[in-house]
Amino acid sequence: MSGNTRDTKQKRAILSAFEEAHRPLTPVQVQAAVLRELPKVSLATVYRVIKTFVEQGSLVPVSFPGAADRYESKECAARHHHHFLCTSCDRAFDLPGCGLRVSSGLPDGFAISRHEVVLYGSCDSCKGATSI
Amino acid sequence: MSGNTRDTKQKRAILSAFEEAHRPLTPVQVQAAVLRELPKVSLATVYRVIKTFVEQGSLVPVSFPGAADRYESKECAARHHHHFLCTSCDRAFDLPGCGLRVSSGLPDGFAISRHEVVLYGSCDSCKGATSI
DNA sequence: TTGCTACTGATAATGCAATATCAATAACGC
DNA sequence: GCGTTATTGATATTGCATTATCAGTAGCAA
Repeated sequence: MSGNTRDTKQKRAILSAFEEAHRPLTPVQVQAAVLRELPKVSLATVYRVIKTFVEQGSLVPVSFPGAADRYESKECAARHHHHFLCTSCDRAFDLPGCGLRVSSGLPDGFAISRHEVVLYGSCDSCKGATSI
Repeated sequence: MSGNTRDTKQKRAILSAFEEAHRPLTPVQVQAAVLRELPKVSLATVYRVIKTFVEQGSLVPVSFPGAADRYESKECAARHHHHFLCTSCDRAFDLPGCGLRVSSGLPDGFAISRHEVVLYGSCDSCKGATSI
């Protein structure tokens, strides 16, 4: 069979970008992070490598309303948590724990299988900055 | 000035589709709902009318992770609430109240301005149906 | 009823994220 | 080191939601 994969510096750099970030990244943000050490990484490569890692389970997709898909490492995704999205710098952050009390008022016949919580606001670095 | 607008059956039908639905609708869902009484409504018209109503404030946009934008009437949007998205029929429902206890564990320097909660599962009509 | 023009329907065009193509490059077993 | 071939970079292409175009239609004021 030809199920071979090779170890490249692009794959290593992309994966370590996620491991260092500890937060969900868009493909464009990954490219920006990797550009420091690999000034020529193509966005196509970033997409390809991310797709491969998602299929392998090393990365997990994370979607936000009205935003491009992001991805985070399986270590981050392993425990149930939610996200904070900074409306100023457009970075997403992991928040520990859940904080959702599910949920009075669910109509009869409705069954919940999962849930997403997104908090919006300004992050540490952006506090005080004008968000418009 | 030429700020005139005209009262058309398309606008009336589209607006009443939202008022009857009491839940967020995609443009395609609106078209499907209106097709009963106006078999020729164009999707372009649906988009145009929705855009106009959003600018007027009669409709409010609602985004879900990884899904096309939806809209709901300002009456629905007036009070803080969240949504349930049926993974079987892809319909969104309004849920009364909030149920979010904000939020132990927010890192220092982070300030919350708003939040979104989305519950996923199967709705009344779809319960028992295979969701795959 | 008539005339003006906002509105509509059909469809082409746009914007964007994501994927496919392909020649050139670089991993890695030998 | 060599050869095979997975991988890459650059770019074209797709897919989808949304918007623009434009000739024909229909509100609505006179």
